[in-house]
Amino acid sequence: MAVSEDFPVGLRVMVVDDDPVCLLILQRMLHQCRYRVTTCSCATQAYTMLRERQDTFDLVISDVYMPDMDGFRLLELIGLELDLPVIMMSANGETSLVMKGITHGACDYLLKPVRIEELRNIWQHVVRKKGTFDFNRDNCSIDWDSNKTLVEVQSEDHGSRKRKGNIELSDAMIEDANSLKKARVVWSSELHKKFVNAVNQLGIDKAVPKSIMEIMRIQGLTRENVASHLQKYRLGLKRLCGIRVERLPVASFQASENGQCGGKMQIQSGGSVSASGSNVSSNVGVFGRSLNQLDRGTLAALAQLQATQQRQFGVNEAQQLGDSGKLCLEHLFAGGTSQEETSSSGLQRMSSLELDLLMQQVHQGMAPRQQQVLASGDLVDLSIVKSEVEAGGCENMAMQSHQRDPMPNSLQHFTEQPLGSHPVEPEGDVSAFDLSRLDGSFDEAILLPSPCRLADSDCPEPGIFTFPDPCAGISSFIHPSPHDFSSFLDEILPP
DNA sequence: CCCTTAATAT
DNA sequence: GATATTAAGG
Repeated sequence: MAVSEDFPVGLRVMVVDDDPVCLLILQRMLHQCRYRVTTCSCATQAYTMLRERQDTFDLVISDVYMPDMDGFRLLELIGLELDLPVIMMSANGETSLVMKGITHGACDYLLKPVRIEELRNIWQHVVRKKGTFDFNRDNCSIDWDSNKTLVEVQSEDHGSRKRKGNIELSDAMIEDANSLKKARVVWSSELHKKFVNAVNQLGIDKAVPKSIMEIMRIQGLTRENVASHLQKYRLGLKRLCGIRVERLPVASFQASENGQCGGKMQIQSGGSVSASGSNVSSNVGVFGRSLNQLDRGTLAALAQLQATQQRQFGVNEAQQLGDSGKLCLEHLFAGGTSQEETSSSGLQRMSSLELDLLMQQVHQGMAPRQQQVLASGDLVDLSIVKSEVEAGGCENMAMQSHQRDPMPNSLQHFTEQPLGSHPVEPEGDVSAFDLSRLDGSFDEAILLPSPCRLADSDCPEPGIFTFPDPCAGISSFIHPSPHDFSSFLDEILPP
């Protein structure tokens, strides 16, 4: 372990890491390499110090993740103002991160746990940068002691332990500590696939971390790992189906002002849906993915909806209007007010796209065109909806949906194909949207986000999207459960 | 105990 | 930004 005699001694290294244990380990290893070490657990202080005492450091080793300042930021600042070689260091070895380090000007990227071998040669970075290195000057250790309030400084081990024994001991400790560093799990699509398989095998209701872990049989994968991933997975599923965590309405039905029965909708390329039929006025349904694809009418309606939603209903004012053909609007307003009976799995079954504005017209027979908003959780008898509709309340119904964040990043790798890669071509009638069918007779229509559709072979009728049941018995436009929906996308989107 | 969720740390 | 860890509640 001894350093060869001609080894450059006295390189002045600043180590920055918020983790005191890492700091200690690094310090010891660097000492063994005969470097002079200054440690600092706080990036901003390190920066201050580096700047105030230019020419007293030769090299900086900085962690990437730090609470007060991103390691990359520090790297950037040093590159800007000082001319020091900087080595980045992180437990995360993802290529993108390493690349980021390099592109930001790091001269090296050490993967934690750092081995002492990797530290022996870091002096070369200094030589490379400066062209030369004067190992003999000795202006560095001055008044480090006075700085102790600022940084934790140890240029030598204190204490009375015998040096030799101590070094051996610390070597052992270092090895120990290093091996204890658990590598973080990288959820590759491969691994994720196994995860999903396990989940499917169990059924989403039964899929809990422990069982999933047991099925996956990946060595070293802990229950916590799975739990964490499951948490993310569920969150993604929810969002995929439009459940919002924030209180933003995501979709609405809207009745036309003067429409009459028989409106049809066509799905057009690019995911827009246009209404046609007799005397359709304004409503164009859009399966859009961004707000600006909504037409004016719905924007206005959404605004009104938002305005009225809070003051009109409290949490427990949901009403039940009938016995059959229930449509539970439990997620009418995603977020706070819905008293969602979340199953133990935490996954809610999606009901319809929000029928809020449609309901405004028909609910309780109140002045049909007056704004009336149902509370989240309301149960609405579809036959009432239908009769109201037929009575002239809101013949032409257009549907609009926007999703600001339809595909969370975390989901991208398994619903990999961008939905847009399957353009929806102009189709015939989308009878799923035909009000005449609001009679409980179909229970398979689902609404796909944006320009996404089934293969023709999967469409018994043009434009009708079907889904192998998870929602039988619900007569309405339905979403499958988020989980089913996800699997569904997996099926219909080519690999 | 184990599970979920949210918050926070790395 | 992704994953881990922690805290709290069921």
